Amino acid sequence: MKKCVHKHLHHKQELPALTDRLRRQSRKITGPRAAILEILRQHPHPLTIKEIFSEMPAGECDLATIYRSLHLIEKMGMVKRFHFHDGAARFELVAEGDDGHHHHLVCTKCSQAVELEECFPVELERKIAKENGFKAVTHKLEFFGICPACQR
Amino acid sequence: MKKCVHKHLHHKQELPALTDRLRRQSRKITGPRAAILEILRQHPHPLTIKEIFSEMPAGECDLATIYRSLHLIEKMGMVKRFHFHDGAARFELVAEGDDGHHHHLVCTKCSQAVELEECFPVELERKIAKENGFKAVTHKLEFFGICPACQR
DNA sequence: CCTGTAAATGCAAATCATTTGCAATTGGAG
DNA sequence: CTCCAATTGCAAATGATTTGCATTTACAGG
Repeated sequence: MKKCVHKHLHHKQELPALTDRLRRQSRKITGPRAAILEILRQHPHPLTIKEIFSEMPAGECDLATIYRSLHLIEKMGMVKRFHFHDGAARFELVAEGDDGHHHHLVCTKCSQAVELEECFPVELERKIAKENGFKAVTHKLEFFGICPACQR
Repeated sequence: MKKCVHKHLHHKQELPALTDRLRRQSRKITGPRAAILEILRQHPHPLTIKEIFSEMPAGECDLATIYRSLHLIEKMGMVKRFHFHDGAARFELVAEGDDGHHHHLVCTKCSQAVELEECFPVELERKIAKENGFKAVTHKLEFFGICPACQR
């Protein structure tokens, strides 16, 4: 069983630490970007673009800007993208140095997500890759069910 | 490890067996539906709507009809819907009585998919559900990598 | 075989998530 | 303080999927 280290996520990263990562790549620290990072910091859960947009103080900043910013910081490895049951991508901050690999238990009623420790057995993944001659194999794994609250 | 029974899929179901399932639900056997089922039968792999559309003899039948038909037969449990890396849903026939639960190893270059026997350990899934108070828990699991052909 | 009717279809327009072109703006190195 | 690449807003373009509606059709029952 893979040892997961995603608990890092719960030690909220400081905003300066996040902006530094941008600066190091000679990226500008703009109003929208600072706001996006702050919102992600405040919500240690996967957020949709729409959710980020509506958290935005005064609704400032275009949706397109959020899409572009998330692409950028995703490519930089600062956030990870997840896909749950509905069609919207969700993003979660990733600690520097972490690969952000982990999974969720998602409620199909309210979309609330619990972060999980468990992961697919590595040896088994290696075996699958080998048997089929595939290289650079990873996996996406999400659990779906009804959360306690939605069971009424 | 869960014992998977999806090998059934490879014993192609006969077309009459498929149309009977429709008839039993008082659904009409129309030209487009017969064509769709036949195409799915001929391709024991997850197909996108577009792929089904282009396999369609003479390009007959509207895209909307394919979407509607697949919704219908999905609700009837005749096909299962999968999501790989690109944004398009893919559908695969499911044998009657089977729940179609299985996973794939997908090439991120060419989207070729290999059906897998392996599944996430049931006991572990039960433990995850229990520890978080979730009911009716299932999972989606797909592996991604570079297939032998795409490694050059 | 004929018919009534619910089920299905085609077509076009609507939605939803996301992307992109472009001209105007701006952060921050020097 | 200046300059220029990086960013942004806005609007229009995509791509997948859905839906409204008027028209057609499969097939149960006579």
